[in-house]
Amino acid sequence: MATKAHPWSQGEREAALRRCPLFARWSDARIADLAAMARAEYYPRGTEIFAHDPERREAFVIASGEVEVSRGSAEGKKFVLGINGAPQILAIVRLLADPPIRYDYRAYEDSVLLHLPADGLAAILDAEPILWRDVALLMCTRHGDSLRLLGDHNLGSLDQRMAATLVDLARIHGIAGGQGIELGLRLPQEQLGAMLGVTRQSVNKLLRGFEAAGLIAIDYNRITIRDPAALDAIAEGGH
Amino acid sequence: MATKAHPWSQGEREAALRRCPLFARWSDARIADLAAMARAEYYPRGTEIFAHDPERREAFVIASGEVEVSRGSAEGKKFVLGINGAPQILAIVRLLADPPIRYDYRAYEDSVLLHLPADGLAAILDAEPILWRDVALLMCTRHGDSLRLLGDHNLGSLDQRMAATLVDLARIHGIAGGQGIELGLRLPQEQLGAMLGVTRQSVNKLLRGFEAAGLIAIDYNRITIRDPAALDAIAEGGH
DNA sequence: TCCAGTCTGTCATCCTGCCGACAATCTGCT
DNA sequence: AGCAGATTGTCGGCAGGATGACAGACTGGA
Repeated sequence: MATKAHPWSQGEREAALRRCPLFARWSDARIADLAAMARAEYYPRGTEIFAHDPERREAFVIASGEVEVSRGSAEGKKFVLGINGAPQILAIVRLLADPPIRYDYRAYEDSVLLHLPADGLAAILDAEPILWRDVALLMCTRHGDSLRLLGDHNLGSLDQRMAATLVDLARIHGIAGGQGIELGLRLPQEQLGAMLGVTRQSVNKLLRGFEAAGLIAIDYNRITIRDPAALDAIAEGGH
Repeated sequence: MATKAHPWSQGEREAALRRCPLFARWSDARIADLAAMARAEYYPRGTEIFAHDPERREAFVIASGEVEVSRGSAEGKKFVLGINGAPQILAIVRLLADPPIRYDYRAYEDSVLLHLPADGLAAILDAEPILWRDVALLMCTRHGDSLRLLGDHNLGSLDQRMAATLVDLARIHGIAGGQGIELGLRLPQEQLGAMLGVTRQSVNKLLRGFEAAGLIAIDYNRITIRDPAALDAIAEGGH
């Protein structure tokens, strides 16, 4: 029982929801309705948020922290779809997709989430249907991302995929610093491997190569992007 | 200039649109509006419908035929996302996703398509916003499909992916027959390879194995599924 | 019926990334 | 400071799939 309710007032919940782009055009009244039914919960690093469980009819907004979306296999392998931070909303597709999806959600860092019950969310959307438009747009963008990823994995070499993944991570989690773009995440090579679909050994060798070429700097767990343009070039073009 | 306008009346265009599930709950008036702005076009087998071209602001409904969605790489490799038949609507994500997607559409068999201009479609949806809800649902289902595929490609062995792909194809293109489920498609091993991300040689060996095990029957281009349950078992569980 | 184009079957070789293993290093906590 | 746990560095052997090549079989249209 590691997870526990987080004591947030209605106002704090409203503020957290306000930050989420999906609700950017919602009226204050709608936000208040949603905040009233939202449940804030704290998850320490490593805790499972929810696994493939069609009964759990909830989406959630990340108020703070980082959430890993992944899928496991019977053989014990794991594929990591991505690591998402505030103020993303996740698990919508779980609610709406016809054959329910089989991904698991886990707190990658200590996180506070706002759980949104599916029926309540749907009621608000149905009451002001133009808001469905933004849901459709969000899903299209997410879908586009996964299609790009799918293509990259089938067409590109490991070099290219790794470069692309680093660029992606920099875009989402990057913090500009004097030495380059610092990834604001601990990122074990095993984790990177799970995102690329390869073992940590392969990641290690490749990462060393990138470091030797001056593209990145490695400090134990942490990576700093030194030459984003060169990484982009690798991700796109040749080897 | 292989493609040419297809001479269809307003009524014929309406009938074709009616078959598409996305429009199932549209009023006759809305369908008529959409049909009025739709352009029917004929594409012989092999013709490109459109490549990655952000200027082309159109979605399309497949009235008849088969359309291949694929992405090419600089090195000349090709990844085939899927082969879709009537009455699917395609290329919506092209219109709505923020960084436009890079997939190409090609007529896999002789096809008649109804092209729908993006702005006209958006105007109808905005006029009756609850219709956006169905767009959101469709995108979620498609997104769920691509997430499943992405996981399968990263976690499963080639055996499993091939079995899963055959089952998928059977679900979409299958015709029940005395001998099993016949795939109503010519399906060169090269094509199957492009869907799995492997070479035709690898497909050949594996396909022979499946045939020897009595799971499928091969007749040149055509495949018949003899034992769907066993294929499912391979796709899910172990080898 | 014939032919050009497409598709299949099969090989030997190469190469990339996997697997198992083990030592060294780093971190957070006590 | 010291320890347990997590992470990295690195190796040799192995396997699955890529590559290039070539002959044979099938198909649809002239």
